[in-house]
Amino acid sequence: QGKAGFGVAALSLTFDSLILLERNRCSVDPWDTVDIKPNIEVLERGVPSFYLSCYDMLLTEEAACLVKVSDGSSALAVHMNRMESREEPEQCPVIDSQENGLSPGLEGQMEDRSLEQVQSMVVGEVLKDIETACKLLNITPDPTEWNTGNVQKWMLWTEHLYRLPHAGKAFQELTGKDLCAMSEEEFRQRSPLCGDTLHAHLDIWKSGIWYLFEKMSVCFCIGSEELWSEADSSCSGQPIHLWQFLRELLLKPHNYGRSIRWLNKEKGIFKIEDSAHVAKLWGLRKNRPAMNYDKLSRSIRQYYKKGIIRKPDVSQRLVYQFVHPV
DNA sequence: AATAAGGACACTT
DNA sequence: AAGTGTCCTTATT
Repeated sequence: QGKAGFGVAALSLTFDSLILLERNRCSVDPWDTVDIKPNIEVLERGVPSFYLSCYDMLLTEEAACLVKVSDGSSALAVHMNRMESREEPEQCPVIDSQENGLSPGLEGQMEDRSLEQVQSMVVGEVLKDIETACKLLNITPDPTEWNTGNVQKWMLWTEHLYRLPHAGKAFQELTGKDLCAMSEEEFRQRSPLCGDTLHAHLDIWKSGIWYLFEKMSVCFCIGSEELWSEADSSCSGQPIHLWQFLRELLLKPHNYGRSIRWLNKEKGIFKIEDSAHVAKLWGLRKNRPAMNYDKLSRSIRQYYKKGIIRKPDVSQRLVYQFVHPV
């Protein structure tokens, strides 16, 4: 019940936002004619082949655990729920999805499957636009990593695409992180004319990216160099280091908070809550199917003498500390 | 039983 | 040679 609730809230909100945006786009609203029934053809046309190959990957046995994890509540759903709580009162989506994962009824499963497919379709469209924009603007898809220049590029592109009055100046000094932290109200304060529209666009962008991060966390970096020229640290060609990978997971608590989380972000202290899962993810990333926590932790220990990671002053099991927190 | 620390050596880049 | 990945012994929780 709660699970389906999330999905419905997420979808209706997505459609609402998209319809709002499509109106401003002065074109025929394609969502009027969307068939809610699962439509593989549309799905395949809508989702770039790269993502589809990732879906395939996710269906392998190696990644079964990931599919299970993302089953209950997608990043999109969680995000949407955060934006505007609907029938469900404020609650922790992490706990919610865990509970839901335990005993899904048959109807619930069916409902989820089609919801999942429709959601994929919607997200596929969003991701297509994001990919185009990233290629065109030469920016990374993750808005939280945009510098002020990237933000301006995105602003200009969005204004141009949707024929909005020029408002980029009001957001001149902001980084992507700043922008992502801003509420709709704050957007409106800076741009009374189109702040709400810009906010909606950014929200959809973020939702798409978070969904992607969750779904493709394993293979996100595999083909991304070709897709997005200005890649972030984790996708810049160099083989990823364990400490970078751990940082990556820690940066996305909505996806991995159950497996690894900050105990004290300022001091760089983190705890591995699910050692087996983190090891699995690391193994998937490095293509080491036999990876386990014993080996992963051995690698972490190598960092002791290099001054990258250490044990915190009060040593606790599964708790480590970055020597140079960001 | 897990986790922690580190030695030793293999492997990949 | 760097950065693990693998395996192992020993100690601790």
